[in-house]
Amino acid sequence: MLDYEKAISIAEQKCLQGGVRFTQRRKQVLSVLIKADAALSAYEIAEQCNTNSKNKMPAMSVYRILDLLQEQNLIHRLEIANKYISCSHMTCSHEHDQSQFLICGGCRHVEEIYLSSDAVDALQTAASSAGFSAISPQLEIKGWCAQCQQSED
Amino acid sequence: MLDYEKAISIAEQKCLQGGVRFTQRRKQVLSVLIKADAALSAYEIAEQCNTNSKNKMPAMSVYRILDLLQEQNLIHRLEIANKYISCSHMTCSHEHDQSQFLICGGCRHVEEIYLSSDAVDALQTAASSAGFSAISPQLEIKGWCAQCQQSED
DNA sequence: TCAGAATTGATATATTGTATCCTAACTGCT
DNA sequence: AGCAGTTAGGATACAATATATCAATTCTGA
Repeated sequence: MLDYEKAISIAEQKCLQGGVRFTQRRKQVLSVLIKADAALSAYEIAEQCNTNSKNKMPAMSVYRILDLLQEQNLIHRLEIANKYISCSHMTCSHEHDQSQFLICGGCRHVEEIYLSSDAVDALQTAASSAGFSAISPQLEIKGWCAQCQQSED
Repeated sequence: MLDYEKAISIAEQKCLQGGVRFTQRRKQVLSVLIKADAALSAYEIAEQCNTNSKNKMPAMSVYRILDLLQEQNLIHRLEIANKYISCSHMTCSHEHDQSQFLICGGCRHVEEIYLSSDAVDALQTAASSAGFSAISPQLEIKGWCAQCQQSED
């Protein structure tokens, strides 16, 4: 899991750089995602916010805030899982335009991985020969984690 | 696009082999998908069915039928796009356990492609080093088709 | 301090998907 | 043919996910 304090401080900086405010509401949503250390749906996030605080967090606000956090590259949206996850590279210094996710079909656990450039190249080649001039750097791959694989046997 | 008659006849055989019936309802749903030659949502399929026929097709039935057609390997479910598409290899004789899809983020056009075994191997390797013992053979990749890429400029 | 922009609240509604229970249709058997 | 059991479909309700819209509030810079 990310160092919480560090992550929040970096998020604040990134928002500043991006010209948006790092409000309490936004901090609250991001906090939930960082502490969860897992992929959560928008409504799960809202629920979390509402158990930890008296201030009601409507789902509508969660969606708006998630959009914004995504624009600031602080979180990722997983389209296969319909969930959101804090960027595990948020506190790293290096750039990370490419994000690949393994999503377990059993427990829905999400792992953010690195792909070799060879693999990415192979995908790009296959895509361009099908007339796609660009593929999204974010790749979502469904599979089975070791644990779920075991219990399936 | 698939040869419609051939596809329907093969679908009938596959259902027979699978021990399920190829009813009018199921034929109707599959027909829409084959003729559309594109990825459609369950509700879009229901709508199509209802414009072409007097018999009302409820969304609930569409979902049930889509599940069944998928089990018989006649269609694919695209989780990123929340849509369904007829299997473009339905009328081929060869096996096709591996299906990869390029999904255009602009026009939502879907292209079913082949990945080199090298690329698949690279993905498997990356997955297993992250503790995933198996990844789904179906890979969904978001990108931009040549046309949408152009109009974005 | 004031105007304009950014943010949030509030409410309604669209879209997608599942649960459940009941009826209809088909199949295999006698 | 008639019956029992299974499969398929109808009907309804509802859960989960997501967007649209407009008003109120808060912040920022001149």
